[in-house]
Amino acid sequence: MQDAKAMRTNFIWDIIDADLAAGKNGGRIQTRFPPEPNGYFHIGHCKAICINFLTAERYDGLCNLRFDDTNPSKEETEYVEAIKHDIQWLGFEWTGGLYYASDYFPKMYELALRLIRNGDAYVCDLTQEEIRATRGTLTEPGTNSPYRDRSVEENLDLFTRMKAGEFPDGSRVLRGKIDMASPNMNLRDPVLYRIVHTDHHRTGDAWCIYPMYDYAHSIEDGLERITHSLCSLEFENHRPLYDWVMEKCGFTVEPPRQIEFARLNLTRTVMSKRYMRELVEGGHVAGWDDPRMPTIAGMRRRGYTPAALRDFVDRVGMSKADSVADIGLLEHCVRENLGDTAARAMAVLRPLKVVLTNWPEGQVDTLTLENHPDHPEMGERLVPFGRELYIEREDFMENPPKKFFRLFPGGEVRLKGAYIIRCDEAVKDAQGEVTELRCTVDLDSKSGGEGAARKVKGTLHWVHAADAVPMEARLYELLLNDEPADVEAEAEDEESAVGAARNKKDFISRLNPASLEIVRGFAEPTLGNANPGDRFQFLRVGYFTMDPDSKPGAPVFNRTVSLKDSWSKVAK
RNA sequence: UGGGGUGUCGCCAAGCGGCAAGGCACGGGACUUUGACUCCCGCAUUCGUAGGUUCGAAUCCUGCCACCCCAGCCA
Repeated sequence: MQDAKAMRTNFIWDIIDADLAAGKNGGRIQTRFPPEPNGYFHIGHCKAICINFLTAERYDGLCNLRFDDTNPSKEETEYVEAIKHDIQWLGFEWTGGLYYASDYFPKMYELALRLIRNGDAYVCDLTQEEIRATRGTLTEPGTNSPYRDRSVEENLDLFTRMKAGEFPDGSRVLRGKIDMASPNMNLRDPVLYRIVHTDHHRTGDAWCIYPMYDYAHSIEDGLERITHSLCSLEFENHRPLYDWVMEKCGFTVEPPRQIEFARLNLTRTVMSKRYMRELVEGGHVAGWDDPRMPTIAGMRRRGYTPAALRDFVDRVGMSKADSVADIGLLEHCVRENLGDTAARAMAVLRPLKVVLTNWPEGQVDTLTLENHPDHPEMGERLVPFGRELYIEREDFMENPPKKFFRLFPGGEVRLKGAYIIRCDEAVKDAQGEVTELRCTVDLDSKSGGEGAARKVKGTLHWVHAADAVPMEARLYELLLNDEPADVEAEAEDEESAVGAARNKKDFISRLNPASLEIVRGFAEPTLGNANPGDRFQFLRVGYFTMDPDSKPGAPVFNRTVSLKDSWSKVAK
């Protein structure tokens, strides 16, 4: 796939190069990808996965996979498994090892005791509301907690009893003793530990106090000897606290360097958990792996490839500027990758019968077609050809506009890999609907034959009717119609009922009612032997992958992405 | 209004004092037994803005403007 060492550099790698040049860490590089197992991954996670794993590869270093499971009320084993699967599917290995923050709980507890003994942390009895009220505001300093100056002995006693389960949830917390007047809110005596009497998916009821992110993350990085801790922009304000914990916990010899980068955003794609959950639970999609979902699972089922996703992340680039990548770039990457790797095949989505009046009744020829025009090594396949065929309904027009290269009364087209045919008559039903085309074949024009040199403007895909495989094709389009007219709505407080309702209404009104169209067509016989997950380019139609919903003899194909279509622009 | 960040073509993004890379999108053309692919050509006298320093600035300095993040016992 990608060669991390050959990739163009970015600001993060420039920093690492400088660190290396300065002789830091003895030339050792170690990163970590630290997800909280609280949901399914989406395309946005790909960026963080790529930068961490590729950085390790680039510098012959290691990358750890670490589940940051410090909040038992949100995490589940199901997500741990899904995340591991997604990372491996993308082609990465946690060369540095697999870790869980929860495995460090004993160590974190010991370090908390150390902070208390050193006078760097204290047990605070203020309620959540009181802590909030005394934290100050963006422009006013906070005020010290009345419990701030408790003795080490009292703190030790109280913290020990917190761990022992003597106090109810929310009654006390352990706080770092830093500076209630700091302009950085994170430094106003941040909570380090809270009491939560909830079973943890890995440690069960062994603990009832759990460390907070800022405290835990530093220790995790410190213990694993991470050299560069890469995270997203919103943690910039946390860096001073990250460094503070690192120092107070004794990770003072070349502590990890935290570097922040901008998250990946995509046009016409919303990736918040609340939004995705609403789509699933509201029945707007079939599930977390619905091919329209921005989840890795959805994209996988849609037929997107790991190579395409990684190429996309690479092309989007790495910077600190808030940005929104164009969904068109993702589709381009998918087309480019599939164009090179997917076997070609023919399938007709909306069939129109064609009868070749001068082709002998009952005669079936076997034609040989290439599986890929640029890769002869992908071989050839045999395709039957006979008197009755199906072509795409939209490839025929009774009264065509100029520049229409397809079939029309009196017009000629080549059938891909077969013969040139002329349309003699369009048979209609009582409603005037065209039901069948009667055509004549130019028997001298067979592909590969002597008369094949004759040129006609258009070439159509087709399927021999007698042994066509009936199939269901699911045609997907973007879930959202356009960008939000009111950007403010996106910034609405997710926690407030009003904000949530407004957002819900907002994105539901943006849902594209045509995001899924199911059509029943016919595929060439070869496709009857396909397996779920196989990817093809249906000539002139698009890239498709066989869905797991397929049954023997009744394949279902998901359209991964359409082919670029410059004709539709001309036609308009 | 405090602090931390970011502003280079429609969308991303290089650039780090010497005279604006590249990709996507878009427009034009060639080729084509996929109106696909491929291939040519075009696409910022200008770098949020106003000044300043300099022979010379997107790159240095100053002011201003815009946007993002921070007042969870979430991560």
